[in-house]
Amino acid sequence: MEPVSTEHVTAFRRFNRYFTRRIGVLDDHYLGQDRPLGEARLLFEIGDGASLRELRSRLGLDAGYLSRMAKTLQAQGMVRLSAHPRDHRLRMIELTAAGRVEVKEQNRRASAAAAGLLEGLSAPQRAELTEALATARRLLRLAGITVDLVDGAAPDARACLDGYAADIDERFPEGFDKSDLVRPQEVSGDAGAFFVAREEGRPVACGALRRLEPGVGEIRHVWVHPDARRLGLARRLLDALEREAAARGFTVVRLDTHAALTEAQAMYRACGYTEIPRYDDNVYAAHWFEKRLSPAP
Amino acid sequence: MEPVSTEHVTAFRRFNRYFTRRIGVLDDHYLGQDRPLGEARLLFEIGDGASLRELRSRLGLDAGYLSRMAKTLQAQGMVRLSAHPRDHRLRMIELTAAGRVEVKEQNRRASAAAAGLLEGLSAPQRAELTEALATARRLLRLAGITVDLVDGAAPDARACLDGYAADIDERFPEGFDKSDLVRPQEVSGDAGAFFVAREEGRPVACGALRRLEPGVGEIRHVWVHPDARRLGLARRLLDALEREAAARGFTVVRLDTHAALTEAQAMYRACGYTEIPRYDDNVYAAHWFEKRLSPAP
DNA sequence: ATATCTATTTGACTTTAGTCAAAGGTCGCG
DNA sequence: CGCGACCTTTGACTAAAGTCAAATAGATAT
Repeated sequence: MEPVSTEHVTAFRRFNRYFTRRIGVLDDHYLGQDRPLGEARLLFEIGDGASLRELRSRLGLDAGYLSRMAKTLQAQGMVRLSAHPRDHRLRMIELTAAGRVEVKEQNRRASAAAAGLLEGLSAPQRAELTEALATARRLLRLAGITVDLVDGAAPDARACLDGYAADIDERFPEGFDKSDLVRPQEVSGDAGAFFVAREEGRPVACGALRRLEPGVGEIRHVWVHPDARRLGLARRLLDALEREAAARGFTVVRLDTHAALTEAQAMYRACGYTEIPRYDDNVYAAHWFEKRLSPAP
Repeated sequence: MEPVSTEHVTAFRRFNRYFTRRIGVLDDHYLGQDRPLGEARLLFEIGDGASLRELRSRLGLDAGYLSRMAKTLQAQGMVRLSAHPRDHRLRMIELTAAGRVEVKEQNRRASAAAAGLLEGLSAPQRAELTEALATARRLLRLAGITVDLVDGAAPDARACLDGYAADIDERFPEGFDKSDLVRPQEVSGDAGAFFVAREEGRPVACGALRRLEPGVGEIRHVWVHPDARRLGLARRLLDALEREAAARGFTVVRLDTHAALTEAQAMYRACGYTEIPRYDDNVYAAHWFEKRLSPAP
């Protein structure tokens, strides 16, 4: 990938400094005025309940430290602690009514502060800011997402395929049967490839490549988690799959799509795929596409 | 001013949370790995030397706390402390060679981290991100700038007029004589008005209004500090001045500009001003403008 | 059933961050 | 010259944040 120009690094760091100094501090300030910041953050992070283990990794805290904070909050009547129904090693933590009130109040304050800040802008400027922030967030998220080749049987691969199956089962009028997914061995090792995209460690998208016939690969199960859509992830997966296909000596890749997935069809067209006649007997497919690859360098 | 919609508040807070959690922490992390964060920040803030007093107000630290940190850094050979040449109450602090090396190293690390993050994006995406961040920063700065009516003799007003005079003295081929500035009493109380824009407490722009003849006001000395240009501040000042003029019952405001200030002329035209014949004997003026005001509500 | 791993709790710390007040120079002004 | 304002230093604290290791109890694999 091309090197990052210092101009972009400088601009990014300038924003970073400005934002954390001027805005970022705000949140902590409002959060921390009633109790130690650590406790306030913890309270805030609980949401609709979580395990201590989860919070520990989310907030990056020491186990002992967290245990003590949870105890303090419990003593203050802010949270309820209980054992996990199935795994008695885990402790579940959830907000009590009083805890929810406090979180709500914190939210109210932070929102009021944000509104106070935005008040200095005209309506069109606010809209411009909102859009710029949305763009920045989208790109920053995208920048942090990694796309890796994994074994088709890896847990993250299975998690994605489960998400995919559940997703399209809902979208296809005729439903979708999980047994129609690719088998792990079809997309592992020499037979094919499976890519998983991860955001902060969590799998959020996938795509599979398998050998269809000599020189021809097939792309399947390109899926993006609902929370990670509209970031341009599908294109990035497609790109990874095509590179992999070219590296494996395929000169052509094909894929099919369901009639209901019109956005997907538009994306394939935009990525250089052209519609071809039916090449398989996939009962879900209504459109078939093909793309000729330039050979790997 | 119109109320801030919850949509904008939500979007802003979403970004805020995401950014501070994911990116903002980065800088502190890299800063704080060799020494306590407070010390590291202090070291960073010294730059090309400063007084303890200045650092204290910039970083919002307790005097005793700062004094101790400075002593620690001195003991480590990172800074040199000395008395202010003229005011022996102040202590000056500056980096030693070792201190400069450390600051440089911290900068290198933070830049490397930023570059690593941006690496996940394509070149056009990086450009898009840079632009979105620049837009966001511009608008956030603007949102934090207040415009207030002050007495023409107030220190902030004088500071702005000094900046204005120095600025145009450099830009006008014939120079500029400070005695041609408005006198404080012309723009105070019933006689006129003086507005100062402040960013984080510091005056960054100004504009004056004085009575020219019955029903006619004159706008003078609209100036924006070089660091605060391209934010749309001049328009905001003009707006404040016009409102004030309307509130005082003026139906028309006039102003003149120097031939060299072509951007200003363009702005006045864009804000509804039309060029008129010479109305005064200002030796610096080459263009005269006028705007009819709608009466105050 | 045994060993191994995992999640949490507890005790015993340390470091960092920050506050408050008293005290000692230094400056500017009347 | 004397007074008040200003900046800094020092002593004496406190609270928050975080670390480390041992102990405990439940889950999992063999």
